[in-house]
Amino acid sequence: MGRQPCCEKVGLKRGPWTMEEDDKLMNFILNNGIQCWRLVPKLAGLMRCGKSCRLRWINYLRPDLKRGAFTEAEEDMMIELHSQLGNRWSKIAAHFRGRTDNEIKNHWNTKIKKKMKLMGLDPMTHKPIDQQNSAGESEEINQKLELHESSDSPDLKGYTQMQQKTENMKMGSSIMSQNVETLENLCFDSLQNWIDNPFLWDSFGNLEEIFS
DNA sequence: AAAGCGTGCAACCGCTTCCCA
DNA sequence: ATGGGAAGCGGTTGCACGCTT
Repeated sequence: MGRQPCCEKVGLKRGPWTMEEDDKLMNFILNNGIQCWRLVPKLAGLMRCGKSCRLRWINYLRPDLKRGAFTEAEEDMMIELHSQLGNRWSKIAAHFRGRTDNEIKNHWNTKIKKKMKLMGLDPMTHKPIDQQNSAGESEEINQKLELHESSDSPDLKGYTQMQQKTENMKMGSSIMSQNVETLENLCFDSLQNWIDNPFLWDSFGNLEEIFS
């Protein structure tokens, strides 16, 4: 009954991956593809569990990863999708080719959440925080605005831009949804090769050279 | 210069879902 | 039909790094 255990838990390495490990995993997947994560570490000569290998590949090694800062358009899309899907990060990530669920989750928790709170919006419900609760926060925002009044702070610019977008969201703007759709199409088009055939590695240059 | 603090991100943990024997 | 392992997923943690005091 059942299957073999996923891995021998004893003697497994944990913590940050080394370049050598990355190289081994990358080369193995480049040469063999992914059939069964349980077998990957064993066959690739890694002292990691399959789960860890899967995570490393998905979040860091995949050649189709976009990396780099999120654009404003991506953030807009993220907010819109979160309002529809909630914390279903993998579902949200599916709309961003080249972005991982982990990346989106981290960005949401570290950046977007704060921005939304600053604007008096509940990041979970996307609705305005009620007057009572937000009174203190509004005061805090005003203080911050005063502080930045004479400066050319990018934070403030970002804030005012986001504030404008929030007004759009509050009004349930259908234009926003259309923008999201357009952006999705753009993202999809730019990585169409990967969507059609994720294992067409040739289009990513000499990866072995990079990792050697 | 260094201690303290905040931030961002990679990786882990544990739960759920799916699928196989 | 059922038990259990694999894969997927979201929440959480820990650490490195940069900034401030």
